[in-house]
Amino acid sequence: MEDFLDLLNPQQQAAVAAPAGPTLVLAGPGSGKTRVLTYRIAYLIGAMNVPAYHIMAVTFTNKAAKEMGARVEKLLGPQASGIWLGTFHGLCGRILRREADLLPVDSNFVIFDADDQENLMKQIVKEANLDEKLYRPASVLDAISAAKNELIGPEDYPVKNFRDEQLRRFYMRYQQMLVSNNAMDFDDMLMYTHGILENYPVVRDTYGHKFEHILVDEFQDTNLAQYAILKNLASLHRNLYVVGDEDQSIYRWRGADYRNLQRFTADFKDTRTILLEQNYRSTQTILDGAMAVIDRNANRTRKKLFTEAKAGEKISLVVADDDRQEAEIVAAAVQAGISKAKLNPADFAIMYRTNAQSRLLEEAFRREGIAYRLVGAQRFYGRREVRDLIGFLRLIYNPKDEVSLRRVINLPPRGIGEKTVEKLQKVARAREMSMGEVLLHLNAGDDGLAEELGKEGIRLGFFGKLLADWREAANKNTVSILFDRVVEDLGYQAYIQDKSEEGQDRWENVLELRGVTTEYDDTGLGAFLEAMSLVADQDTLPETVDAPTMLTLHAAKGLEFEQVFITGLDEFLLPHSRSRDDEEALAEERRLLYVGITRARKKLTLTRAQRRRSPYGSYEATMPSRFLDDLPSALLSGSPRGLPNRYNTSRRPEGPSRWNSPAFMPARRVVYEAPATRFKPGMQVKHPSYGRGVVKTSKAEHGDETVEVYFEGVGLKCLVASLARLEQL
DNA sequence: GCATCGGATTTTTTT
DNA sequence: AATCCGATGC
Repeated sequence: MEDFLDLLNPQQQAAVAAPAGPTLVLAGPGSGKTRVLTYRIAYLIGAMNVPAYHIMAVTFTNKAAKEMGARVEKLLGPQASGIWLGTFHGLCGRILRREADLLPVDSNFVIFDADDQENLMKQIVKEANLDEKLYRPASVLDAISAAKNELIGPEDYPVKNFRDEQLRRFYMRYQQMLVSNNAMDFDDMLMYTHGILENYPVVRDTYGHKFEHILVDEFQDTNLAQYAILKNLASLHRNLYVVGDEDQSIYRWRGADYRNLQRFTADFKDTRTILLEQNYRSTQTILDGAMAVIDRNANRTRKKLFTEAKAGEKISLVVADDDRQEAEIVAAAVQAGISKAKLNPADFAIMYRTNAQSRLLEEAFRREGIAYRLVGAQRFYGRREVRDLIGFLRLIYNPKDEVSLRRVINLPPRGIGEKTVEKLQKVARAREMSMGEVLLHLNAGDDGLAEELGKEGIRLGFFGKLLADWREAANKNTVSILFDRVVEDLGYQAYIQDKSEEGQDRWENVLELRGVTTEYDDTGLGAFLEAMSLVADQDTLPETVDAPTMLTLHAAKGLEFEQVFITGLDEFLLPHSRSRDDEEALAEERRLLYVGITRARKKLTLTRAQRRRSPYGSYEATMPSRFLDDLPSALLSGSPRGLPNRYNTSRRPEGPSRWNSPAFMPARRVVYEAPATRFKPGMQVKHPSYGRGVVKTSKAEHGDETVEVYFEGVGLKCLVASLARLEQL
């Protein structure tokens, strides 16, 4: 069982086989951190005979959790099942559903995401008759979130001025509203969990006993609430095993506090600290570049990253005339890498500071005929039609959810406008019920409701009937059957598909969502909704597609690629203008770049543009990022030869760049060649909602593939390969 | 109640 | 440039 230790270096071995007790593993990028964590779990179960269900492992993303689960299972087989493995929010959700008796909401509470929160807060601000400009819902919510992350409740919200007082009131009202909606937000999940552990010693002891060993990944990105939860859970066994790297802390704005590392060693005086410095990922050149950038940050333990790999290629620096050209250069370079250097498309990643930057890149890749994967950015779950349908399902599951009710009650338009909703709300408030409950009672023919609602009552009654029927259907059927029923009853297809060509896309999205529902047929509506709230787009990327990845620097954490492009190395973009006046924020921008650089295995390219379209209007001249100053020129190549290295001299943009000098002008394709298609005529395929079929034609278009398929019992359908989950049989 | 038009308004990262 | 909000007209 212990043979696998042989595969590790001495530090890693020490980390994996560390004795019980508080342990801190400081792991530089690429030092085999995930490996250490998975082996540690395997070691505990396999060598120390700790039952899997006595172990809790917390990761930062669902994707990381999934990966870790898969790896552990590979090492241990069925012995591994029963581990509590997931994100903080996922695990807290699990505890909260179990202990819902202790909460002000019942066990089928729903989780409000940013969009729901904003809708609710808008209502609250409006209700208070205050200027929405002065109290922007998003910023009010930011303040509340910050408080929650520090475990500050509405009663304790510090008031120093009038605005604070107002914020405190909003906070109180917001919490009340959440409870009456039978809902909570992300931060509440942590706060409530902490509250339960803190106030109910019995519960704390139950979980404290259960979790003999607690392992935490990305510890530098935990916030105070999360740390407090961990401390409670580990109070009995004290086997808290945390892995982190202060240099990779990039979520301060979300309440993450890398000082938790210091708190940890202060709270657990006997902590054993293990340092992992050897890097197994990148070339020495890339590591040197990364260290040059990060060493400028104060208040950190300086680490010396080293590798046994060669120096490798230099870091390329590309200066484009404008942002459009920047995108084109990247696309062309990727194309060259694929066709000339014969690299796999999936070996490339293109990173940027803000999601908005992806657009030009996408366009350039399309023009170049390269398929790509885009991480995050409202790709799927942010779509209107997807959100709407989830809104219906949420209302069915939890009729008290008034945010969802307001969203869907008039979809498609059925004559229930603002006035009618207001009336419904008034009646509901008078009876101390939620609007959804009133609708259900109305349908059941309860007391004077129909009279009270008057003529509006008829239309509301229709909707109440729909809702009641759906609820009944939900009790008897699987999620996918319920989904079909709702879509059918609404005439949803006709509603979204009739008009434009966009309608087709939107319908595709509905079918896609329908496909997802089938995955929850065994677990039920509640599990489906919870997953919809907690599983971000990033976690659902199909790994199988062999295509370059576009993603934000934040989303890049924990990943690695052969070749990495980091775009937009302009002042005000990276570092972002919003962090300009704040030392701490600036340091975090630096860490962000550090994270990006250290994702690269073989080759790193940094790009910037001398002119860039501002988020608002026209083009503006840019200045090179200050971080470029810190890269020793010995590590660089490809900066415009014959031009002074402007990064070390002047900050002002000057003259047109020489990006198209042969030195670093990537070979550009002159003739468009249709890329090979994945699906061929005659091929047997399977689709999540259409079932089995045979490919009729397939052609490459705009870097994607359009497939025509005859489906059994369905007929001919035209699908976009990257969107439709077509599988070859 | 609903659709449309025009003017105003956008501040980054995400569990 | 794109979305949101409010006013207008039906």
